[in-house]
Amino acid sequence: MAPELVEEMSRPREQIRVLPALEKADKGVVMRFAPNPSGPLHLGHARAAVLNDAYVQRYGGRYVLRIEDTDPKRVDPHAYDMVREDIEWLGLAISDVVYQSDRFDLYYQYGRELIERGGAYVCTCENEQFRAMKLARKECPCRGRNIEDDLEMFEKMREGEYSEGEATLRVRTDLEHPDPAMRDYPAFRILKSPPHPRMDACLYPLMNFSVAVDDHLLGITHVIRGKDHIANTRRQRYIFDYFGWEPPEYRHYGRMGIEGVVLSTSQMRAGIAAGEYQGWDDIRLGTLRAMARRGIAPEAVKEAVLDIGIGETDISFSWENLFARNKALVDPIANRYFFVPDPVRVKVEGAQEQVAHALLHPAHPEKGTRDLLFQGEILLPREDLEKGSGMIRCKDLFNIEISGEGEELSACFAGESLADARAKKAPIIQWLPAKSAIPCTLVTPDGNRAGMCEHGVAREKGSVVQFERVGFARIDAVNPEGIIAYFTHR
RNA sequence: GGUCCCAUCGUCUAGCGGUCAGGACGCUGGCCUCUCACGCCGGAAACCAGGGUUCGAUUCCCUGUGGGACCA
Repeated sequence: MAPELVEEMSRPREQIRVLPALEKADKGVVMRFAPNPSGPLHLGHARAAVLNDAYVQRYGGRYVLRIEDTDPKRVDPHAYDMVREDIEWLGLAISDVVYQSDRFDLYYQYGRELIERGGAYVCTCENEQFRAMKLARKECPCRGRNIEDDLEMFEKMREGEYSEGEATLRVRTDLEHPDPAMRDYPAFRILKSPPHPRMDACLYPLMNFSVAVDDHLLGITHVIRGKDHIANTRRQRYIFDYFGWEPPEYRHYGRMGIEGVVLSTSQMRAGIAAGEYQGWDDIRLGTLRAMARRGIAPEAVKEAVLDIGIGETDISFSWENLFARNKALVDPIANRYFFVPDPVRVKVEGAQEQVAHALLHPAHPEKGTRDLLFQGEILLPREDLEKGSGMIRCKDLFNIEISGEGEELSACFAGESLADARAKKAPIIQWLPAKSAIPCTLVTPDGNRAGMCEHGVAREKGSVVQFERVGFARIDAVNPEGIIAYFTHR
């Protein structure tokens, strides 16, 4: 048989997509993940983080985490820790960590050099005034100043002699550029407040400047980022050109949304402040910590992101895709338990006291059983009882015959035979011993479901279990009042 | 308003001039099963529109439409 045919046949059904090759990557790569510490990481960050990580793994090299905290307005002091935790959760193979707030002296130094090379000038025009000239493709008066004066003014900017907005260092680009957004964009600005949590400064580099300088200094060879940065890539090119540096290879993937979720950090923050969300890990949010709390495995996020890839198409990502990946990971290992939502207490007449031995996992008998003691009274889901009278198979126990309705409902023993239940097409449903069941709240994005569960669930704190016929859930807390479980997915 | 990207089943994705347009999720029919889970076997489901180029366009070009991004 032809070898490629053998390979074809032995290839697993569900393979992870192979990402397109990168240019000039044969000798290894240096890539980066560069988040703002403005909040915890969300799925949008995960895409950038995982994609870059995957390429570093593939080609070998270094993976730099660069904390981009050059804008004090967009720094949340708590975010440094959150970002670190989230990266740890994702399991990225970070090799270097750099804080931009440690590198301001470098930025000043290169800012001066850019002026010396004729690539930048200090502009003291009013914002409105400059904008008007820019749109008219006209030079502003500051553009013609000589280099010595610009250097001197830049120094004064650093020393705090200008007030906020009074002076800006602009990159000299091309006033004829068809895109006005490219014309003489700012590289440094004065900011007197808010204070930066990690340092003391009043002259701040803007993102395009610090990013270009750092990409070069850190030896970044390839950048995979969203296409919302295409304009920035073009702006940064001017800086590379002025310094005679070779820019990295860029790839810009499309915009990503997730159905029903806000991915904007500022909007999430506002929602939390307004009490709309419980916190950054509110399960209705698209943050990684929210996913972790619901019981989504980091590998599922990784796989989902790799499946999306680096396509330039704008997409609206569906939770279903992520859930499916997670289910494949979690189903083989999650222990099974009974959770009875909206329980109804039923006395079963005519049955012997006995113990039901239910497998913790149907595919792994060696994991053992949960032993449920039947003593006459059980709890059953209201929803299943409302379907009317008839035979019900209590899973792993025996059959019962339901008669009557509502408060008059009664049940009597109807044999042990599973075959009998099958023949009568009796539904097989979960149940609980009334005595040993404990309260359990299932938290879902649509609200809480009150119910009861097996006492054994108490030993599963922190792990994901499957509530049979209900779905997967992560056991979040085990309190004296009961168990809090977060619904993962069906 | 200016500039720039993008367009394949409901969703994600493969495709790089000639394919029965492939796969995954979801949906659905059946089998298996002491869960409505898992597994197995089937099914429905897509090339945004109109012009070119070409013997031949999902694929190349133009226009429109529809999404999106950046600057303001």
